[in-house]
Amino acid sequence: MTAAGAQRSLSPTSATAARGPGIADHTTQGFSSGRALRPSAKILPEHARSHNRSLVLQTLYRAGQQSRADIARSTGLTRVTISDLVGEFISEGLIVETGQREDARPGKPATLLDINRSAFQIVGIDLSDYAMFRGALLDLDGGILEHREVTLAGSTGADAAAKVVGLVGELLALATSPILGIGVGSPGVVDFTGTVLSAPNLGWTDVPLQRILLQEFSLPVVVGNDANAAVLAEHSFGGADRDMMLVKVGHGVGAGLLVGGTPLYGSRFAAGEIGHVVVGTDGGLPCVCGKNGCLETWLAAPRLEAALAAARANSASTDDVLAEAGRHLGISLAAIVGALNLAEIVLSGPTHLLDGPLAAATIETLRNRTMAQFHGDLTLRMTTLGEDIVVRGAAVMVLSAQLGVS
Amino acid sequence: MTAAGAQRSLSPTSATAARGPGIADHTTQGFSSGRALRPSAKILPEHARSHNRSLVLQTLYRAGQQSRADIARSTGLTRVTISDLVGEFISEGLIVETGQREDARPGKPATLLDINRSAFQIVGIDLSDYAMFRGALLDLDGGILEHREVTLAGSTGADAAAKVVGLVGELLALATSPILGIGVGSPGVVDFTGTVLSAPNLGWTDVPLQRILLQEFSLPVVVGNDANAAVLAEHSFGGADRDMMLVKVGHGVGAGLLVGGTPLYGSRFAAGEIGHVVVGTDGGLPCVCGKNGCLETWLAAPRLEAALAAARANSASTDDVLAEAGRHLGISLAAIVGALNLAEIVLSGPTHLLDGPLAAATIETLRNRTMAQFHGDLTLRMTTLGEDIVVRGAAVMVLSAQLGVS
DNA sequence: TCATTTTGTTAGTAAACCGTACAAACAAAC
DNA sequence: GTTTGTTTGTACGGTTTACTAACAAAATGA
Repeated sequence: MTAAGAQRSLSPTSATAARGPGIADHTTQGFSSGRALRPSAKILPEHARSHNRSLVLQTLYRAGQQSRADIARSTGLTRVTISDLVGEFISEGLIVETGQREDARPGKPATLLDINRSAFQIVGIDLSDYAMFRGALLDLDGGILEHREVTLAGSTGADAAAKVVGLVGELLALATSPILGIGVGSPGVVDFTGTVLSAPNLGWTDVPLQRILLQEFSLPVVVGNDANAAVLAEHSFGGADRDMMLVKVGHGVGAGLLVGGTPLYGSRFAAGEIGHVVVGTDGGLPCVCGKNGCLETWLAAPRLEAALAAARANSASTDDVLAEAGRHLGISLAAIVGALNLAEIVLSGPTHLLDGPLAAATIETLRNRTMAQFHGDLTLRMTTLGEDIVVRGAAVMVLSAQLGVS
Repeated sequence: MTAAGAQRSLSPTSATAARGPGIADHTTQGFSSGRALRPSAKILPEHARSHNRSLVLQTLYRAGQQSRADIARSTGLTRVTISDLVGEFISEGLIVETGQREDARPGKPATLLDINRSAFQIVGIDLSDYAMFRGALLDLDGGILEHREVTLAGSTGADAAAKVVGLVGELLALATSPILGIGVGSPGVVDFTGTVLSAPNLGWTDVPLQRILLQEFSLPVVVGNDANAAVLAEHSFGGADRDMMLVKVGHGVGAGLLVGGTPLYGSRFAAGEIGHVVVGTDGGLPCVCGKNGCLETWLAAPRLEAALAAARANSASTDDVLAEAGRHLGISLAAIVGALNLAEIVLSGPTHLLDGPLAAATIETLRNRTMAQFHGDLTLRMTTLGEDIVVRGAAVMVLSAQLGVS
């Protein structure tokens, strides 16, 4: 495992690794981790340092090429402090000087800095497709360098977990830089420790996937819900707002909620599980869960395809089928949009199903059922990230956990 | 204004007032303020200090009588640091030594500390009733010392704002300790600056109530939404969880959402405005907003009373009317409960309407329409705080903003 | 009486950031 | 060509913060 070796070799030369949550330290929880700090925890000066480290990285990550003085201005920290922090990062290899600024200005020319975007690579895994596991090797920008996948072929339980380990290993072998971490977006309910509490399609109950991967590869691992990963990807790469909802349609229906830039987990880590909430008061088809008229019976891809096939067989309008599905999605979302005062909804899933009459009916239903003035510019659109959304979201989870960047 | 004078006289003798966000400083935003810290902000060591100050207060506020060593153990800070922080608070008058611990243990007997719960008083105002403004003078425990109210008599606009100022002035005159701050729970949409963007019943649009009161009284002021205030009160005094929803039924219907112990504001500060979301797909009565079948048409107190009167006139079952209203509340909440994975819902409003067939129908509908296993112990109950809920919540807003305590 | 435990304080240390000052490098004005 | 002013990045010293180590005070229990 050359990647892991290269990773570990960084630690001794790292200025911060010895004194706290440095980038190579995956046992402690960084201050700026995507997961919320417990309010009952003390804060020491070194936590402030860790936060400000992330702040510098975040600034460079977002705005790109900047000088130390630029960073000082935009963060509010002094040039002295920024120089100190940047010096640390340079010695760690995470920031590089990229030459001098060209434009003609008075004063000493600025030395431009940038995150060394090839310093590390990330492995992102998507377990949400019911027929295969997708994986990718990504750079720090979230760009995909390599794709790999493995067919599930009906595997469940330990077999499925073994296939995850195999896929991760395959991708690690392709790495040409040290690995920042491994991110996994899993269907079902996933807790803070990266244990999959429940994933019916995979036959998983209380599978400690994060711990399994950590023991196998000795690299930082983050395991989260697939829809939460997707919403993070949309936020980081899709230009989405800090408050939004992503509805993910596939074999089932799930959602990820972003509130103030951080995912919402819920009291039992089951936030976003809207697939089995009953829609409306006009009955509906029976669902695998035992109820009638769940959102999944209207919207899940297999159910929609079947309804479309039936319509075609009867020479009925397929657009009407899609619009009816969209209308029921709108009915379900209306209460959520109202309660959370959402301004942006993103759909992820098969474009030929979602992007058209379905989306149009959804937004119309939402406008008719909520107070327009509170949601004046309520938008609903397809994701621009296509099938890579979860894999890239898994990479965002790693970036957030290891560098505090998103 | 003796209260304001007493308040200001504290500042010069305060050890911290001169060096940062002390308790008497209402111009700066405390680190532990109830409102979320922008992630793009730097953190300095003094912010850590401010956070740890709040941590000490929070510990004492919750657990009561404790020694310095007790606080050190429960916060993780050292006894030295706790002694230092406590020393500051004692010199500010906010913490007092209350004698020695009595129980027989080896070692030097502990000196017990407690928050000086009579050191400050709080003014809480509730603008949510459409016929009157309620106000109260409270101690630091949220206990009510004095009640005052003023009838609205149809006042709107500037008249209504003047009545708020008058009510606050009346309560300040009753104060026997320095005033920690003034909290106001207003109906409608309220932004971060305490400006009421929209409150139709009061005829308010963009009324900077927080600024008006600050200029009038020169005391810390927090203005927030009434349902958000209520949910904070339920969290602090009603024993509610850190993740919950409070549905407030009165002249209209609103909700406050608590996520991880902090209120949810939404993209346009209109989170919780569920009164005008259309329920179900079985039509419904026309609403003042122009739509049909809004939640308010089923649940608002005047509408419910009218429906009950009609049922009594027809010798029909009033329980059926209440159950039908509860069923529609359940339909609305189902999607929200599923999306947010809520475990606790609290109702606030007229007990004779809500507590009975209505609540029973709501919880039954919720159980039938959501995935039970995600919400195994989903509870729905009435608030225990009665009509004082908003006034006490307004006090919590002040405690949170000024002391970081909740 | 003496060892042990617990509390709270004193003294010294390390980390983190700030303000001031300064040299280097450049543009623009004279 | 020189001077002036601007901007950048660094060096130094100082303040704030919380920590460790050590200790006196005050109790219990053998």
